[in-house]
Amino acid sequence: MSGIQRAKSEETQRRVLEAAIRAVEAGGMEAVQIRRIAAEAGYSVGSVYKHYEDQDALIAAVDTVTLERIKTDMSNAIEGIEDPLKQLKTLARTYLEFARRHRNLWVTLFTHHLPDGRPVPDSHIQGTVDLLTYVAVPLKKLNPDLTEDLLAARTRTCFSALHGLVSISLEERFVGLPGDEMDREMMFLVERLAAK
Amino acid sequence: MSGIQRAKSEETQRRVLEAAIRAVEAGGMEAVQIRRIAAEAGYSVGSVYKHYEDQDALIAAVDTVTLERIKTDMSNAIEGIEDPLKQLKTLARTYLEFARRHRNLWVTLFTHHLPDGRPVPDSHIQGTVDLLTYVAVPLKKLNPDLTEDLLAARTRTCFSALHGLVSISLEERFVGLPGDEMDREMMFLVERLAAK
DNA sequence: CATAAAAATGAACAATGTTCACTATTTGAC
DNA sequence: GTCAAATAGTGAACATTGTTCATTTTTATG
Repeated sequence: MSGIQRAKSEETQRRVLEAAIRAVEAGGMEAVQIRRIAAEAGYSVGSVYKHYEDQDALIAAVDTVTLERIKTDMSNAIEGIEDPLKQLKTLARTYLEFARRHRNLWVTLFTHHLPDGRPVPDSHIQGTVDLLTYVAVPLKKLNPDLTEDLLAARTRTCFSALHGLVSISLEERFVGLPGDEMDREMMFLVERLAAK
Repeated sequence: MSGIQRAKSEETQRRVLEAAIRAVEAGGMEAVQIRRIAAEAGYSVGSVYKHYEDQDALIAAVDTVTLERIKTDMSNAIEGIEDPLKQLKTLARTYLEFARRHRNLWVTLFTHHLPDGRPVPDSHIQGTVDLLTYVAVPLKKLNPDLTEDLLAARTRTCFSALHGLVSISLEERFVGLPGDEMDREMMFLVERLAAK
């Protein structure tokens, strides 16, 4: 079937999204300005709207990619590690590392909110479920007798706590901790929460 | 000295800030639109700029009030409680309660970021220090032999973990937990982190 | 009362998201 | 191969919003 049109459409969508990602990386979500993005991608303003309903939808697409990248990093990080506690610690370090290296992407992921009444994209729901699963697996090994519901809750708690540590460590309002103390506290958290 | 001028100036500043707070409560920080605020407060656009450098400064002023309110709630909550563990649990519940009751204020506090290069207001630094102190005091009682530095780090960790639980519980992307499970997990977190 | 200082106003400007009538290109049927 | 329909792409025009500033109104002071 239709070859050229489909290819063109996909390339446009891809290049617009890539431009948006670069914009967020460079200047946060405020830098995702339609004219800028269009010019950067090599198209006109209207073409952006052909592929993304509006600015929020475009940023949401960036967030989807961000979630994928976090998942990739986590997956790679625990590859070859057997000990479940080491897995959890590695996941924690990887999560912090990502937030530090890609601060603007990470902040945008958690501070961009769709207008009221707009549904959260499926890709985001799925992305967070996958994230939690990375934590659930080693946690299950450490606590084999947790019920399914309790494991789900505990998984969320562990991830949330880690997320909070990372969040606050990036907040300028809170006086920063030295890097090595940060690692020590993260490991403290994981050990306390993962223990039987 | 100048009576009427000073009084007028202060009242204007107060009414503008109150209008901004109401706007955030009703519609989040996107609702802080200068024309709206000015009209709501009963002044012209220019008068808003007489008292607040720009939109970001006005929102930052709202955040200062939010921090004060959180501190007030926390202070009231632990009044009369002796047991340090109970104090920590009460603080946790109070923090979650505030975030739920004043969701838009709370979200704005943690998602509004000043443009690069703008210094964080002193009131915010002080506010977060005070918040942490509420946690530090009972934590010190439970772990009397922690060094000052370690206590500071652990305090941050406890607060951050709690903050993460609250954050994620408000994120639509993450499937929600029933209210009672939420409380159980929060208590679990506090017990694990506060224990010797 | 007269002059200076401060408070308040709102028109004007700039930046930005969004729409839509229009052009160019591609597709598919004959 | 031609042509009509469908799709991709364009950019001017509009609406909204943050911000500035010359001007007016009110207050303080000698």
